[in-house]
Amino acid sequence: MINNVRVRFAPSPTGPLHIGGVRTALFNYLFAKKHNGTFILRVEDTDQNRYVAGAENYIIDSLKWLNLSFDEGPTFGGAYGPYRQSERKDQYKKHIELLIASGNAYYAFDTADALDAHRKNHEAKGKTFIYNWHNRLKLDNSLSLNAAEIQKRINSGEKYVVRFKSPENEILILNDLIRGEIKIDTNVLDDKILFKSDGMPTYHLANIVDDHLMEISHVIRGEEWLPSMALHVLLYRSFGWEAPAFAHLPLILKPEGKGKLSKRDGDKLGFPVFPLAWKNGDDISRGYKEDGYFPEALVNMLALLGWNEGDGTEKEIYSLQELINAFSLEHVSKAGAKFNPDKTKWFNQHYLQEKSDAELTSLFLPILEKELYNYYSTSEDAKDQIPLFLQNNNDYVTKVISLVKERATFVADFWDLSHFFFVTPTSYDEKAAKKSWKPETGQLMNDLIEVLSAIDDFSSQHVETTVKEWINSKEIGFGKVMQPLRLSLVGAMQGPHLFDIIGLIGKEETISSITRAIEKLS
RNA sequence: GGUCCGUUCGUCUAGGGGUUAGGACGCCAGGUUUUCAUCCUGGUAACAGGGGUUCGAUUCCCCUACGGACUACCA
Repeated sequence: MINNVRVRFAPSPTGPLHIGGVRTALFNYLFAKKHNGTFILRVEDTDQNRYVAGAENYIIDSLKWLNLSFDEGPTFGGAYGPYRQSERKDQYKKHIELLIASGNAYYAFDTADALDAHRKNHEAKGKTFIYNWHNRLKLDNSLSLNAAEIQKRINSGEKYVVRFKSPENEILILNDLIRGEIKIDTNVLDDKILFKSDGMPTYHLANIVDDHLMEISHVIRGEEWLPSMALHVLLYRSFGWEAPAFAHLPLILKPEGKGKLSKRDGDKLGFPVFPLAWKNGDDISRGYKEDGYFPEALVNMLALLGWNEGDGTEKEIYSLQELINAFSLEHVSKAGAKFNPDKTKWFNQHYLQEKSDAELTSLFLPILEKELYNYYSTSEDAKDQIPLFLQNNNDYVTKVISLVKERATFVADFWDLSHFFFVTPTSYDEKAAKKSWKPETGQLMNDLIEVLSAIDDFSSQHVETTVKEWINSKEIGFGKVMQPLRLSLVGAMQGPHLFDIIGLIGKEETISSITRAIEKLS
C-alpha cells in the first residue's frame, strides 16, 4: 500500500470531456480509492482564448453521472484551493520570478512572427529550429541583451515571455510507472515558454507549481504528455522540489483507420465519444447517457480498455468497487487501444439484464408514454387516456418487461420489442403474412376464437394446454395455427412465447386482435 | 524532418525461455425456442520481419518495418 496518495484530474475547460479524458479521470479515481487517497479536480483554464462557458460544469456533471466523486475541487472544497488555475495567478507570478532569480528562466522578446520566420527559414534548409542552448544567445532575450537594455524594454511595456533555460549535455533518466526507464538527451530539449505575454502561465509552469503546492503524489495522465516529462522533471529540480511519480496512460485510438479517437469518428461511425450530450449552437454531439448507456457499463468498458487485472483472470465484469480493489498501474498496457463500440453495447446489454424489472419499468415509462402519444397522435380522446392508463398499469408494464428484457440492449429497445402489448397490431409483416396466412386460415382463426371464448382461466399455461389439445384433436398441425396466431397478436414472426403474450394481454384483447387480423388478411 | 513511445487472433487482451499460445467482442455453424431474439455448444482467427543470445525464443538483446504521440505565447 502506497501512503498519502493524492492524485488529480486536470482537464482544460475547452469543450466537452472526451471519452479519453473520462478514462484518465477513471484511472486516477481508481488509483486514489485503491490507496485510500485523495482525488482532486483541478481546472486548467490558463488559455483565455480557448475557454468555453459551461465546459467546467459539463465535466463535473459527467463524472457525477459516472459516480466518480471528487474529494477536492472548485465546487467540492478542500484545503489546497483555489482549484481553478485562473484564480491562482499570484502563485505562478511568484514562482516564475523565483526561477528567473535562480537563473533557470529568462525573458524573451522574440515576436511570434520572428520565430515563425526562423522556423520557415530552417525548414527551407531542411533543418529544425529549436529555441535552446545552441542558438539562444543569438535570439532576442535577456541572455543575449545587457541588463540596461532588458530593463528599458520591460519598462517601455514591450511584450515578453519567460522561457525555461534547459540544460546542455545531460542524459536525463526518467521513470514512468507504466513504461519504465526513459533516457532523454537534454540537448534536444527546447526552451519552452513558461509564462505567456498575457501574464498567464503555460501548462508546464502552472502544472508543476500546482502539483507541488497541492502535494500531488502521482501524476497519471495521457501519453500525449510523455514528451513533456523531461521538462517537468527539470522544472521540479530547478525549484528544488521532489517530483511526484509519473504514469503515462496509452491513448484511445479510432476504431478504424489511423490516429487517436476524435469527435468526428463518433459522428461517422455512429457511436458517442462524449459521456453526456453536448450542444454547441445547432451542433449537437450525442452522449452515452442520452444514447441509453448505463454509467456502470461505460466505466467497465473504459477500465478494460488498456487495463487488465492480470494473473490469468478471465473476469470482465467489474463493479466500480471491484475495479478499485483490483486496480494497479503495473497492469496498464503500454500500447494504444482501438476503441470498440460493439463491446460497449455488449457491456450495456449485460448490465441491463442485471437490473430489476421494477427499475427498468421506471426507466421505460417515460419512453412508453412518448411512444403512445406518438401512436395516438391523431386521436385526442386516446391521448387523454394515456397518463391514467400508465398510472394504473405499472404492474402490467413490469410484466411486459420481464418477458422482453432478455432481448434488449437499451431501455429504448423495449418499445420495439413490446409495442404489441400496448397497441393492437394494424399492419402485418408482408412476407410472414404471405407465408403463413392461407385461404383456409380465416376459418381456422374463427374456430380458434370459439375455442378461446370458452376458456375462463386465461393464464398462459391453461390457454396453452387448451389450444394444444384442440389442435391435436382436430389434427390441424401446429404451424397452421400458431403462425397466423402470432401474426395476429404481434404483427410479425417474432416476440416472446406466444401464450405468455396471450396470458398478459388477456382474453378480450386476444380475440379482438385475431378478429382484426381476419378482417385485414383474409 | 527531428525526438520519444509502442507492436500477441479483425478488435480489446492473458501469458511468458520448452504451452494444443488462453479469454472476451465480432463473425460463422449446430442445439434450444413449433416465431424472432436471448441462451447453450462448437468453429474461425494472432506472437510484424530479419539477425543475434540459447540445447531451445513468441518471450531477452539489436536492426528494419509499421503504428502512435509530441514538435504553439493549446492543454
